[in-house]
Amino acid sequence: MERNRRKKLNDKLYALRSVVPNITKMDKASIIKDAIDYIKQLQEQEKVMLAEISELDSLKEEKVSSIGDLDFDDLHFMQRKKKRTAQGSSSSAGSPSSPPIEVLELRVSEMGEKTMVVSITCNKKRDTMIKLCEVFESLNLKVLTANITSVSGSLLHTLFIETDEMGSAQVKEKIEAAIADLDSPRSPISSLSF
Amino acid sequence: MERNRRKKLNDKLYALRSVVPNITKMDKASIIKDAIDYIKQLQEQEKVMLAEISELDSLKEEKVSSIGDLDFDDLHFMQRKKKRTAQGSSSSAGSPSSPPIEVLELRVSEMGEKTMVVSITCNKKRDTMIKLCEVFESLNLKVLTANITSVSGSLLHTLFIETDEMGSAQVKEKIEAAIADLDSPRSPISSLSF
DNA sequence: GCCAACACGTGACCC
DNA sequence: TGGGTCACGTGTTGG
Repeated sequence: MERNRRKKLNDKLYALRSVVPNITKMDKASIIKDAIDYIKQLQEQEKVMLAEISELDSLKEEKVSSIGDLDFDDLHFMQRKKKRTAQGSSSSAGSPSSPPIEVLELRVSEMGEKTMVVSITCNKKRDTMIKLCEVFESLNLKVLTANITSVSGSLLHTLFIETDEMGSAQVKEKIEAAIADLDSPRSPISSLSF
Repeated sequence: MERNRRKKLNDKLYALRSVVPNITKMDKASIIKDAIDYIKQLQEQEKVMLAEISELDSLKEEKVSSIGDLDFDDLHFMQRKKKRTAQGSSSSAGSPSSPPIEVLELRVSEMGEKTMVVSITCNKKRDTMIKLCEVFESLNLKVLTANITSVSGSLLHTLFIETDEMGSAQVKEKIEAAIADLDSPRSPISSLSF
């Protein structure tokens, strides 16, 4: 009986050896050692591949969203790929790697004939400042003066702009649209229009 | 002596058990069995992941070759495809179609323990504001408050930043470098980024 | 008392 | 001859 048990155990061991490549020695102990090393190797490889996959996957996401509607994200891809120029702020709008901006409050009020005051409060995440600047620049409103204050996670923007023949409501709409566009860049065109 | 051999073998076996999750029984034979199953599982997973990676990779390749490798036709194709390309002042930093920013004056002075005042004056061209914002954000200095005033072609930036363990000279250098980097995009890809 | 799993000592075999 | 490995039979423990 003991003979049978040993046989089974040996069979298992041979089976183990059969699934492990790079067998150095038929040595019983070496078989197990090789198996251990192999497992560790596989586990590390798994980690690496997993990381790579998720990376490529996120890249793919960008693509997919752009492919149907065309390639805006290719820009990011290119920029990111070239990179090696320091981690620079991932540049412009819509980049999925930078968090969406969260607008807490948006007020637009007329001040005089052609000037109005825009007041935006939002949570300060990475690149928020850039995005807001892009928004203003993309709308190419004439910015007379702007004030940015970041306090404890919030970013307060106050700017005096000059517009011709536009109501405050209209401006507000535009700004809202531009910001929304930034977060979900469904339309590559407007996103490209900076 | 034989005792020692057996001990070593057992140690190997326990080591094997330690690298294998999902151990059902401490049973010697079961350890090997579980190890075998685990290895097979890992191997299959490896195949799957490898396939997935190569798939994603090929997708990436497409993009890279079509863009990173200077494929003008593709660029044109893209532009034409999306037609109505919008007059857009092109995207963010380093874009050749937006004029370089011209810094007229740059002053950095320490205000207190960790805060300093950065004062930048430059000609206001298109996208200047964005670029400046990117510069600050890329240096990720903590911006306490910032004031932007544009008057007759000039753009006055004054910001209070918080730094730790950096002299004003150092900060100034950094800012200058970042701006220079912005103007002379060393990477050819950025030239292609519309 | 049976079965299973284990550790142990021993003889056989091979560089 | 000795260091290394192996298979075998046996004693012991625990379910």
